Amino acid sequence: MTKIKRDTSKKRTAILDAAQKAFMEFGYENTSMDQISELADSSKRTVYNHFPSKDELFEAVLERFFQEASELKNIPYDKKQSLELQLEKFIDAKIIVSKNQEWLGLMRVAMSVFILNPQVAEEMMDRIHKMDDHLAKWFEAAKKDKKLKFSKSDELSELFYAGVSGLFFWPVILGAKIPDKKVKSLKKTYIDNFLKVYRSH
Amino acid sequence: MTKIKRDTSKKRTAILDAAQKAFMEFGYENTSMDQISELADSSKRTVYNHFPSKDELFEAVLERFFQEASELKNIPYDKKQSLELQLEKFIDAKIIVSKNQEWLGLMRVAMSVFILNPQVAEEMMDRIHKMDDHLAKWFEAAKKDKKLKFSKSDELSELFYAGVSGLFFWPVILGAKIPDKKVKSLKKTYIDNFLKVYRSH
DNA sequence: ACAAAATTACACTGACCAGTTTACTTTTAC
DNA sequence: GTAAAAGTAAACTGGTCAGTGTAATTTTGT
Repeated sequence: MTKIKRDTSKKRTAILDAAQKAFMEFGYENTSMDQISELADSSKRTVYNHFPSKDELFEAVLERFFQEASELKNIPYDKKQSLELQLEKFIDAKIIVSKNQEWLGLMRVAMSVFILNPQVAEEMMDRIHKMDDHLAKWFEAAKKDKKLKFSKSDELSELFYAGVSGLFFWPVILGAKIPDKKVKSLKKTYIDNFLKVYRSH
Repeated sequence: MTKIKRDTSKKRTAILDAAQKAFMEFGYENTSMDQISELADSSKRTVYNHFPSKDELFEAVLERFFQEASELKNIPYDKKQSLELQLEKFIDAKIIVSKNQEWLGLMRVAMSVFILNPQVAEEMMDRIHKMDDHLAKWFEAAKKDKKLKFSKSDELSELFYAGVSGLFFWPVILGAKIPDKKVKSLKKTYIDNFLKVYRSH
């Protein structure tokens, strides 16, 4: 009498993909479950069999998205590489959204929802801030290597990322198109300034 | 046969106030014109006589909001005051939202809408970026006064504000509560670092 | 005082949408 | 091969809401 379970991951994935695409294009409020089911080549009932509500479907989409998004972020400290180059990698990881229209679209929707629902934001933000941990660890390693001097590494990574977000993430989320040339020059200035303050001599 | 115009500014203001309050509390999508008219002690028809659509009412609310918000921002260069103190004033002007629940609420709604409607954002952002102009002018004055050295003032103000936004504006918009103590210490660190790079010796 | 202007009450249109119900068909693990 | 699991189609419920039409009432500038 035990329930025989069959593999339903295909439809589930199709629904998640469709939902992601729809939310990305129309935002949360302006996407209907009918649209999603049609996009997923499934019936609305099946969507509801997989996800009990629009809300939970949305969260599942974000879950998967941030899961993927947080995989690229760990840049280990490398004695042999210049600090400049390694810091640039952190910045590049953070601004990768601006290169990927799909990520950008979903990140926009996520942010617009988070802003209005701080409690939803908090859960997801923990995920994002793990990036800061990686950077903090990188700073500690650079300190041990006597390349940087500072007192608190978590404060430092907050400071570093705040500038990066303000320069590259939020403007892009708000629709700015920053030419590659400008990105490059801003990155350089930013990293140079940072090292002017924290590099040990 | 000329139309006699009567003063309708009172109702108009009541409607704008009510709309602002409602949008602030519930967001754009979750506020109905019926709610607004009730809050404004008026009929829905009157709301529509003043504003042709929910959309335009929302824009009118933002218009007024950013008008008020941009009045406090011009901090003229003062030879007699320390650079630190003056830069702190720019930061304070930018983070004033975190002190005012009303501003914070509306700023949140505004940002969540802007993120999903880049074209709306663009119009409003021009307004906000006038702040950057003030700062750029302040930098120019400090340069003339031989207190700072740098090449491009607009790039510099962008850099300066990016950090400030990333540190104080966006986290608060996303629901972070930064203790006064931390604000103070981050401000100091940020300004000190900045001056370490750009102060002339 | 009075006429035009502004406002009101309220019913109404037309559209959208989250989630459910039911009766049915297709798929698949054994 | 088959029985249960998964999926489908389509109508339906109950609700919301932007925006309109209208006839009546209130306000106000002169």
